[in-house]
Amino acid sequence: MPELPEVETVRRGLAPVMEGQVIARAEVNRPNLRWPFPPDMAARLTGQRVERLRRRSKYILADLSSGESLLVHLGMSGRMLVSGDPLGQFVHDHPAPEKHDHVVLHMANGARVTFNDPRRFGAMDLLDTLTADTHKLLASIGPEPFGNDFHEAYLVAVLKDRNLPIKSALLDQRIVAGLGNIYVCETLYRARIHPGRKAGHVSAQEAAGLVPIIRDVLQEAIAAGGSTLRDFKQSDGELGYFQHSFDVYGREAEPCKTLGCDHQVSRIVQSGRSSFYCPQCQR
DNA sequence: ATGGGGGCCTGCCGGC
DNA sequence: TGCCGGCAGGCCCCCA
Repeated sequence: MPELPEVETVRRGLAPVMEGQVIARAEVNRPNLRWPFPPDMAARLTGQRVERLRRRSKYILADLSSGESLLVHLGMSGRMLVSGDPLGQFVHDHPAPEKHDHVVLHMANGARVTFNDPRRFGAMDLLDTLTADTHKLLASIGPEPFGNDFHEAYLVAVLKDRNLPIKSALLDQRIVAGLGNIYVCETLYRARIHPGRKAGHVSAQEAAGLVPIIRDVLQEAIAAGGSTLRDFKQSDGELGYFQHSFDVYGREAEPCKTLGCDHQVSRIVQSGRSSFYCPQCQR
């Protein structure tokens, strides 16, 4: 569920609590998430100052004073909870520990950052900051949608002659970073492209048009996350999900939102995942 | 090289 | 009320 906008929202929420702060203690409550934690993870986190929080695709990277970076992926159900902030930046106090609180970072400023992930599709690892891009999980990820390497000519070229559905192509992190099922559905709706169409049958004009649409869809979702961050100070401190209204995702059998269209949103399953689209507007 | 599918994992929800 | 099947899906990995 956490796609690029949700991960970016988490990063922005954590930054004021963590950046420039020392991890006084790392509480690691289990040996693994999706994969085993790196050796001595707690010890390698303890005493390190978080120099910077970054995002690459759906990963958060915390660059540490040691020269290592903590890599975090929220998986499907990963959440970050901020509590116990002594500076009064966030009003919520320590909540009771919850089931699936797998890792808790106790910051020297008194804040706690809790990683909670019921389904444990998430991941954490430590890597050398300078060679982060070569880490196995990052090495083959494609261009950032807001970066200079993601542009019309690139997307036209990379979709050309491909035989897989455009839905699958946009979900492929090697083609573009950060999109998941929700935002691919929303993107294709705006582009008026049927999710089942072969990528190679998307015209150059349509492929070029996908670039600004992808950016708009993600940017609007990040903006919605930003409004959540304002509420966050008065709420429960949970980062990772926020209310956002979608045009097609999750709206099977509801009316298409396109002005003048009287069709209903359809749902099909593509490689095990739901695609929502308007059969009238998207061809 | 490419495309497709399995499997991981738990919470939730509808049906009986 | 309780059980149970189905569903949610990011992403590695394996297979053809």
